Formats: sequence, C-alpha cells, structure tokens
Amino acid sequence: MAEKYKLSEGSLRVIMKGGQIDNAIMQVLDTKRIASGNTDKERYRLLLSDGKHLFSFAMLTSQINDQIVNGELSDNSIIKIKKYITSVINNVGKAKRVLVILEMETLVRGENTSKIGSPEPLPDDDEPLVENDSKNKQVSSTSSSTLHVVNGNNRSVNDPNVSIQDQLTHPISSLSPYQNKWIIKARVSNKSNVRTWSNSRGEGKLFSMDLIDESGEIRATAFRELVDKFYDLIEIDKVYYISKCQLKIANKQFSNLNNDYEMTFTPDTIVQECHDVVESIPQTRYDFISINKITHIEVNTLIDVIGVCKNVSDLQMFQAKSTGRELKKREVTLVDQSSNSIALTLWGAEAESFDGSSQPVIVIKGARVSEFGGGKTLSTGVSSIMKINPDIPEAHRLRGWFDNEGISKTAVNISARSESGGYQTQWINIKDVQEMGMGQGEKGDYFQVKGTILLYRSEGGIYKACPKEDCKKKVVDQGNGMYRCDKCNREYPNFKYLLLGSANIGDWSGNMWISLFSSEAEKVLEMSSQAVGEAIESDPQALVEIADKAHFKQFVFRCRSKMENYNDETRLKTVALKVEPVNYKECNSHAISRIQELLN
DNA sequence: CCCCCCCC
Repeated sequence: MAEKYKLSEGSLRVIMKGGQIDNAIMQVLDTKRIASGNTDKERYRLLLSDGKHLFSFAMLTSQINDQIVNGELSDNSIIKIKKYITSVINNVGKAKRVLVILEMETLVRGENTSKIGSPEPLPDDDEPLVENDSKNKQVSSTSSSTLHVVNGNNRSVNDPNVSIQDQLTHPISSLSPYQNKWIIKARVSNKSNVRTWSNSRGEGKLFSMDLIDESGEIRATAFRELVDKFYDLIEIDKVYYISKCQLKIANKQFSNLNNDYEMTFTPDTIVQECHDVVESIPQTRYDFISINKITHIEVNTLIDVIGVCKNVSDLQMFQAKSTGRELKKREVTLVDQSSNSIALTLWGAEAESFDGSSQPVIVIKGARVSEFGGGKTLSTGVSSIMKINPDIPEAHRLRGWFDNEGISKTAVNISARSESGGYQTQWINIKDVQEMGMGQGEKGDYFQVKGTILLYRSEGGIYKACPKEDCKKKVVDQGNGMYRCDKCNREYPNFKYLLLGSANIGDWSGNMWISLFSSEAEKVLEMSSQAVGEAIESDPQALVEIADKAHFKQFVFRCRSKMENYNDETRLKTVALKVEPVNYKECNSHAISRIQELLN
C-alpha cells in the first residue's frame, strides 16, 4: 500500500528555505507531546522525513491535534501536507525555524508501512533559496500559505531603525504567555464599540477586537488611554502587524474563539497596517454547529451557527425585571439542512434594524445557547458577530437547499417548549410538587400532571388589557374613552379582554392552586376571553356561572413551578403553560409503567 | 482591568 506513495524527496529543504511546495508527501517518524504547564494547550512536535532529510522542528496547529490523539498519526504514517506556515520562534535567544502544519491528510497509517529510505538531518547552514531582498517587502504568496523568510535572525523587535515589515511574523496559534518576542500579521475580523465599566475594582473604558490569520484567531483588548490611541487606527477587515501585547488565559465563558489565550494591549504595543496583498489571510473562522445538535449543547455555551431566517417576529419592547431598562427584542426562526429550527433572539439596535423579509441566510459567530421551557434558544450578545447573506460556501449551499427543498419542509422546532416538539416533561402527582421541593431553581421546574378542576376562581378572573398584539399589560381607564398602557407608554381608544385564570386542581394525592395563561383559561372555560368579557358587561356575575361549568372537568396540565416573592414572602407559584385534554392512551401507559416499577 | 447580554 505504501508503495503507492513516493515521498517528496528534498521538499523539506525547499520548504525550510522559503520555497513553496504544494501537497508535499512526507513520513512521520515520531510524534512527541511538547511539555507545557497548561494541559489545555497541548502541542505535538513531529519528526518528519521527506525520504532524504529529517526535520524535527515541525508542529501541528492545535486544532488538528485529534489526528494524533485518536491514533491516526502513528509512527511511520505517510501524510500529505496540505497547508503550512514556516515561522521563527525564539529558542533561548536564538531564532529557530519551525514548520507549523495547518492541514494534513493521512495517506497510509503507520501500522501499514515502515520507515522509508535513510533520511539524514536537514543541514541548517544552507544558503537561502529565496532572499528577503527588498525592504518593506514581505514575501507574500497567493497560495494557501505565506512564507516568512529569515534573512539574518538577530534583528530585534526593539530596534527602532527596523520597520516592522522587515521582521518575521509568527502564526497566531504559536502565541503563548511564555514567549513575548513575536509579531503577528493578522486581519481584524471584528471590532467592538468602546464600552465603559464601573465596578468595585474601578472604572474605565475598553474595546476589543478579533484577530485572525491562517493558523488561528485570538481576541485582543485595549483599555483606558490605549482606547484613544488605537480605536480609530484599527479598522475591521484590515490587516495589521501587531507586536508586544500581553498574553493571558482566555475566559471561555465570553469568547468562543479557537484560542486558549487572549491578548491585552500595553503601552508598548505596536500596530502597523499591512498594505501587502493579503488574500491568504482569511476573513472569519467558523465552527458551525448543525441546529439539530444544539439540543444537546450546554446552556451558556457560545457557538457558531448558520441558518435561513424562515420567520421573523415584530419588534417587541418591554422593561427588564431586574434593571428596569427598556429592552427591545426580535425573534428570528433559523432553519438548516438538518430540518431543525431554532429561535434566535436579537436585542437592541440589532433587533430594531433587522429585516428578515427576504428570508436571508444568517451566520452568527458566538451565539449564546439558552433554554426556555425545555427547548433550546439562541441569542446574540456583545461579542457575537452576525452576518447576513455572507459570501461563504456554507451560505451558498444552505441557500440552495432552502430554495429547493427546505422552504416546503416542516422543521422540527428545537426551541419548542416542553408541551410540543417531542420533549416529554416528567409526569408527577400533585403531592410531589411539595415533596420533591419543586421550583427552587432559577428557571423553575417543569412537569405535567393529570388533574381535575376543583374550583375555578371567578373573582378578578378577567381584565382589560392593552390592545396591542403580544402586549398583555392591564390598561388604565382614563375615563375619557381612552385606555393607557404603561408598558407601551401610550393611550389607545380600545382594549382587549384577557382572562386571568386561577384554579384549584386535584388528583388522588392532593390539590394545589395554579394560574393559567389566558389562552389556556379559554380552553378550560371553553370560551374566548372576549366572549367572557362581553358576557360580564351585561351581567357582572356571568363568570361565576361560566366557571361552574368547568368544575370537575379533567385535563392534563403542563406546568412550571417557581418560588416567587410577594411582599417579603416567598411562595411557590405554579403556572399552567398548557392545558390539554386527557390522552387516555398515554396516561394509562404511564400508569401501567408506574405500576410495573412499584411491583419490581 | 471587561465579562451585564435582558423577556416570555
């Protein structure tokens, strides 16, 4: 099998002297984990042979470590190097050339072959094949790899007579806090607004940017006076040489960039725009998660997602419970080739300006996964980047799928609350609500129970609400034919009736009070809110009779219980999110399985 | 040195 592949003899010498070799075929004679204090930042060093020479300063970019970890890259493997960078690292004061493999393919696994030829160590005193001959001229390549050629290795980053372009650049993936002499050549793929903060540790302002090169990406942040120095200089999509930043461990909670470190600008930081041809530096890196897989992703994770905007809601406004701030949101339904859909919430200005009417492809880097009522949702935040109809292959493929197939397909909605979408909440008995200590958590507890309406409360069972769709705020009768909604902050000439359901439900084990959404109260009373309101207009006691008809009816109540505060008192509040007729087949099979459990 | 990211 190995005979099929001939090693690219002599290629190592060419590559390490600045030449370009596409798809070089080499043999990996040995792999070694590089000792590092941080186990998250594993690095592997390879001993490579091109059949003629040996080279031991080869590394894998950490993104492809799994090819070693899963055993695919055992000793003697024959590989094709599809993408690489050569670079220089500072090795105890001496510049040392390394080869960083960005992308490779295993052609023959090690166990199916053996060492080929008698390669000898690559001499490192050769004359360069390519000279870095003119000042201010970086060796650039339009191919997938950029080469940075050594031409005298003792130039210091500190030498003010040397323009930064003359220096050697390092791949972003090689940066670490343990080594501070480096220059990166990176594109700014995202730049935040200037934000201010004020907390117990002080106050100030900052902005951050995402930097990207062929090897990887990293976030950089500038604080206080460095904001004034750099904010206007740095523009999105431009390429810069950057050096002398401080490296620290990245907090994964706030960034999903593929880097264990992040950088902070210092007063010594140097930023210089690069005007060379730089098409080899990518625009943005994505690690898209298919929508059906988001079901299993932990809440609060940041992910990259791509989807067609199948539906979009109106702009909604309300006040934040905690801060009282006016919030604006818009909900977008994204669908992808998995034929699953998810709700994405946009906030603030992004929500306001969003136009989804043409069903565009939406790409989000760093969307936050949340949970609502048992379903998963996404939302954008300060560090997410949203792109509409970006010119990337994934977007074109998705467009094609949607226009031909997706548009007429029903998608599984993974944001569906527990009552639909195949997500089953737990069946319980009423006594369990107390006994299991429901509702202690932040999000509350969800369950379903089969119960009988013992008492439907008619007092205060209906109110005049804001006529605006989706607004359920009680209006204040102005006495002049106008009704004021404090939530919308305006007066309307009309209102709508809404039921405010409250009922005591019981089963064999006990009873409890629940409140019901108006839509669900309508199901229990078998009347619309509007009809009940009109009945009350002619007879104030009408709801007593209407409620009486609901007594002793049986339903399945899908509920959420949560501890809530009422004037210094904490009480458990249970809301029936959904009321459904009893499905006897389902209830009985549940009862049978419970009996089986008890027998065992 | 930020890091709140909201609501049903």
